[in-house]
Amino acid sequence: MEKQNNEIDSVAENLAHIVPILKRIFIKGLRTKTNLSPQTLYTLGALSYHKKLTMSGIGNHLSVPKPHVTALVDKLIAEGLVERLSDERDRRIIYIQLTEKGKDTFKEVKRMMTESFRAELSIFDEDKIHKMYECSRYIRETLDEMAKSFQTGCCSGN
Amino acid sequence: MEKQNNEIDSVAENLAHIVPILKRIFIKGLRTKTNLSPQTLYTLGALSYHKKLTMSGIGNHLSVPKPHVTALVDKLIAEGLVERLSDERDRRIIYIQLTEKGKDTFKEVKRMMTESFRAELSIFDEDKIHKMYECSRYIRETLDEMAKSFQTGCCSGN
DNA sequence: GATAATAGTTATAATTTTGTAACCATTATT
DNA sequence: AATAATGGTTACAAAATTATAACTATTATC
Repeated sequence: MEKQNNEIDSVAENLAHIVPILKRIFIKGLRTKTNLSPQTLYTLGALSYHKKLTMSGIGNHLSVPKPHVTALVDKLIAEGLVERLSDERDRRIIYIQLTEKGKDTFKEVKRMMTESFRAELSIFDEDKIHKMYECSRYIRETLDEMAKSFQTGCCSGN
Repeated sequence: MEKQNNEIDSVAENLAHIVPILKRIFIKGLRTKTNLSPQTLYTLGALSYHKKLTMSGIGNHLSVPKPHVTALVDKLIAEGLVERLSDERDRRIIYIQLTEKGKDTFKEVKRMMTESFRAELSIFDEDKIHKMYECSRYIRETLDEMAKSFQTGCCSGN
């Protein structure tokens, strides 16, 4: 039990450690190449993964205050990248989903993101890359599983 | 070779996908509990790991424009968390390192960061936690290795 | 020794993100 | 039907981050 807690702490420390590195790799490289802010890019990513999200859902996924979600989505709609869908059953709810243009744009964003990363990672041998693939997938799946469970409780009015 | 490229792309996608989740887990929870901004916390983290960094070094690690590094460090010095050291050999260079108070503070920050994460992750069984530990460590080490190699080239004047 | 390059700072502005309060429309509760 | 709760928006302010240009001090180069 003690050992288990130590391992959890190490996981937390390792993951916290890589956040600024990942931000540098993926976000910074994009800033000059697109007129979308990091959060709008995350929004596209969340929509690409979940297909359809409510406004609150987006806020929860990205930990963004609800009023700001409106602004983000407004921006994306102005660019023609997402669209609103109303729920027949509950007319308060608004679903957001990617348009075709949005899907294409996100695909392109992903390509640009991957491009530089590929050069960096390809200095490693095949085994290492494969292990990185497995590890990153495992962490992604586990975090997604975790994320489903917890309500942020963040930012009042969210 | 094709397979390898596909795997690299997946790694990039997986890692990009977890960034907002990690930000939510580690950063958002801290905001109310400390008067330090995310970037100053990252700075403490980088200093805790590297022991000693130049101003430019900090900027490179966090992809922060050099002028802003000055502001971040000024803030940390005002809080008594870091100190400047001049290099005898080259008097242009200023090293930054944690003070004792800085070490203690960062330890406490890490504790707070871990606390909530522990509750989330502990719903999983021992094997899964152990695997998360191994995967996170592997990714951390690989990214650190990668990070050493690449110069950001980001932000003019950095 | 003059010139260029490097490390860091000052000053300033724009953009992005975060935080709050008040509000409308719709649905749920009583 | 009145009241409360939910989902979303509007309006506004504050904080954090990013971006530039111009500058000082020091070291490297020619």
